[in-house]
Amino acid sequence: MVSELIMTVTDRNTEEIILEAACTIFFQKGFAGARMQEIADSAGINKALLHYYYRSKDQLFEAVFNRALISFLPTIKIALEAEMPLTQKIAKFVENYVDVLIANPHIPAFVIHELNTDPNRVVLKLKSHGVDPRIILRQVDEAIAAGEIRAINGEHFLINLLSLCIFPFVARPVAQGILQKSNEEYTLFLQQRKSEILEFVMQSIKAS
Amino acid sequence: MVSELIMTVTDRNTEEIILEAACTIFFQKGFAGARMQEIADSAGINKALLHYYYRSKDQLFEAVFNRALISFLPTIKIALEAEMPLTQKIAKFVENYVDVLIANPHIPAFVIHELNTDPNRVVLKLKSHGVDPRIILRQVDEAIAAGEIRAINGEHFLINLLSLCIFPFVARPVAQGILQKSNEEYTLFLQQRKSEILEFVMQSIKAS
DNA sequence: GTCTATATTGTGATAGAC
DNA sequence: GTCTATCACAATATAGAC
Repeated sequence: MVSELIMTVTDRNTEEIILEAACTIFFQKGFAGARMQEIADSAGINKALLHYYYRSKDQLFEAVFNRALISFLPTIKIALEAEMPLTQKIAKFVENYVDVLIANPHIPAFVIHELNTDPNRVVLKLKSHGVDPRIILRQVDEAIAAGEIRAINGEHFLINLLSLCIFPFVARPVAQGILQKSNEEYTLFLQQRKSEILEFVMQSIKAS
Repeated sequence: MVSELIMTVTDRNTEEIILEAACTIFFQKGFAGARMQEIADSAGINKALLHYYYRSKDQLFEAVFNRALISFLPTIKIALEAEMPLTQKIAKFVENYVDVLIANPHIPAFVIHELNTDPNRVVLKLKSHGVDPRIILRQVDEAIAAGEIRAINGEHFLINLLSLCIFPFVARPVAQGILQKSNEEYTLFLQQRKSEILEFVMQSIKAS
């Protein structure tokens, strides 16, 4: 029984090591560009073990994709559903979300690319995780009615907010090239965006 | 000589048909996900002909990537370098750029993904096409100095502008899912963005 | 559980007839 | 220029020893 326990622990570790290596490779190269050999090398183990634990490339990818979503959805969910005034909620969302993006800079481009190439691969797991955008849309309308902010279109505003937060990460090579920044300079630039986005957004919605 | 002329014309047509089919497939699936067989099928010809005209998958991809850049850079260049006041230039840029995006909705995600996976593949052809972002950055600073707009960070402003224009195309599946829109509804939504972005941006920079 | 060796299929590329 | 047939290799997946 002791040996069973030890083996189980060992299993978990290897399984986790593989998954992390798979994340690194899949996030960077996507499903089609990733190679099982490369993942095995990155995990410091053998190709056959990948199949032992995850059966096929498809199933390994599925696990990676799930982890990618799980890294982000809770943050979004918490920020969107919190009980606070709209402007405060926006501030909290931008701050938390950009922090998560800095911690996981490759995930957005990965998810977006996989959804673009094969929209059927993951049949919108957003809903299954219970993120409901209507909450924030309703709150925007309420804030307009209460005169807290000027009249805007809630849907466009929501997409604007997401665009400002996510795009600089998704299009990092392009943006970095345009601004002619080094890696360090661009990382700093991303840090600054939390306050810059907030100022930009607040200015654009404040009641006149 | 007549036959030579005719053959030349025929060549050009086949070459062009292949390139267009290759664009369709590469834009959607990326370099790693695209299959030469699929491109041949899409072009209604044979796999061998692809190699006859473009030698290798790499070279065919190169041609596709070039076409993708050429579709966009002139519009950006013209808009950025035009001789007009900043606010007017911004308006023109948003309008023209979103129109080009609507006409070529898959290109941004394609370019971004390829630059993300292999930053070396195309060694920043932006510069080779002569797009210089410093023009607009300088103009922003001048407008601030002249009191036309409130004090903002030019670099963040430029990235904000690009984010608002491009992101809804790059992340279409995600955004469409969040807003729960049909294809027709989302296409309409993209059309509306021209005025929405402008209003949003102008409000955020206008002198107080 | 982990490895080596191998089977099997997929895919880019070429040869050669027409 | 265009096709069919085929090569050569890459990549996923499995078999079987330890």
